[in-house]
Amino acid sequence: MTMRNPAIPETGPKRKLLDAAEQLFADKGFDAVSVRDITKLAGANVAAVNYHFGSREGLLTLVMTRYLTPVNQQRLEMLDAAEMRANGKPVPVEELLEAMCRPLISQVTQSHLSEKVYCKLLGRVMSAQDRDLSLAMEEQMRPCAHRLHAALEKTFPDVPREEMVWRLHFVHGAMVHLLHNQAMFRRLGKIEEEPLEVSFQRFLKFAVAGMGQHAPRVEESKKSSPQSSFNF
Amino acid sequence: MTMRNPAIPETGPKRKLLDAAEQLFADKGFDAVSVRDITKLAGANVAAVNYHFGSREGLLTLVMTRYLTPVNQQRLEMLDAAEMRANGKPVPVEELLEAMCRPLISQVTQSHLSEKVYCKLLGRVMSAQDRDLSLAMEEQMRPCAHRLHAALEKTFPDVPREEMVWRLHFVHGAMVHLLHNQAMFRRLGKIEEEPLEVSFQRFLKFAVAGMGQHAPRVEESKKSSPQSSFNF
DNA sequence: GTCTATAAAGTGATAGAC
DNA sequence: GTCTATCACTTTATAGAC
Repeated sequence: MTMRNPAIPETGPKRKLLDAAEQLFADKGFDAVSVRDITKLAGANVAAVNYHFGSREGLLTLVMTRYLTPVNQQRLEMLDAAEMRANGKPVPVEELLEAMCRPLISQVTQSHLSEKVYCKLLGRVMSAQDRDLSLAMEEQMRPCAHRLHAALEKTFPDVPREEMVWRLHFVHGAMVHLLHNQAMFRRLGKIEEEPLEVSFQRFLKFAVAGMGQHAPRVEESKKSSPQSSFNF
Repeated sequence: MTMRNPAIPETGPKRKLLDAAEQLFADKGFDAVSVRDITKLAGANVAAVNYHFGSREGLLTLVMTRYLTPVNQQRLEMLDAAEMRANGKPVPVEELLEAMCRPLISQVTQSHLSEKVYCKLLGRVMSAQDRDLSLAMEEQMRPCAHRLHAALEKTFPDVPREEMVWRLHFVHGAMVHLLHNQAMFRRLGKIEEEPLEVSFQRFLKFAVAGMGQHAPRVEESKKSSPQSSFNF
């Protein structure tokens, strides 16, 4: 499924450095971690990062693209599959949103990072903005974005394009937030931990509702808990 | 409305330093800006920050609380007003969401920052997480969060509490995203600039739909553009 | 490949002149 | 209040020993 990256060995000191870097970047942010922090945690000497990755920037690039590249790849695959299934008809929003967001979490099992570290790291990658690297990131995301925008136009032919793009933007923000602000959120809301997949399902429902701003479909409204009981 | 902060003069070198700091923090992030960057942009000497703010950390604290304190204050005021209007009955979601999110943008006119800088700065403040400062921030937000959660329980008595807290979390993420990821978003979606208030209204509709996951209310569904035309 | 040693520049903070 | 000069420390990167 996800291609092995030949630049990343399964074991050895280079891998230890990468793991240490990912953990620290996830925890403190890309700007707040020095090469020495990384080599110290990895139990290597200060020169190791430059030897294995060329420079701090090289390591940073690798960390940022390591997960993001497969994410965008899987997004395109899922879009392909969804459009195939739709067979010329509009693709349901659920499937579009799933294609956009599922890839962000689906790698967590294959990665060696703990779920928490993985989520925080990917959240940081997704919201990193004003470094040069994020321009490259943006280029990588562009095909996905265009595909999604086009598909949305078919699914919501009566809603102006820019409105749907805005809604997708909000969905993206909610997803990023799901990825990396869980700790504070859980403290403020006194919320128990739950499997990521459960939270993700909550997110998808939220996103579908926000995108469509429509009544729940029939099967949904028959379900046990009526989602809303207020009226104006 | 917003109280003048006596620690922040309307003019003078201290003010110039603060303005420079805010601009740089907004642009590059809190960790990527040095004291020397700030003093250079402000046209002051390197010692100025320590003289006026005690330390880099002191300046950072001031920048982070300068806008956030009034935000939380206004949130509580708006919640008070909404509950007063509701007069014991559940407060409509729209009003709860407005009370939560409007304060984040309402200061932009009073501030001397450009709208763009203001939004980026506040977005950074809201998503700063793993510094000690954010723990203080969290304490400041706690009363607002609890009031909101309680109000939501009344408005959505049939939805489990944790579900509503999650949805609120997603709304928060979308709002933060609206604040500080506009540039990339606009490039990816080829979206024209529009007044912040217009985007905010889009956001509110999105958030209401996501929170309630219900059919639009009668006045809404009569409007010109049927929000959705897909069916399964 | 891995290390030590060190270069060259940048960091926050402060003492003391004006 | 504002400045220069400087301290003590950390930063990334590299040369060269092993």
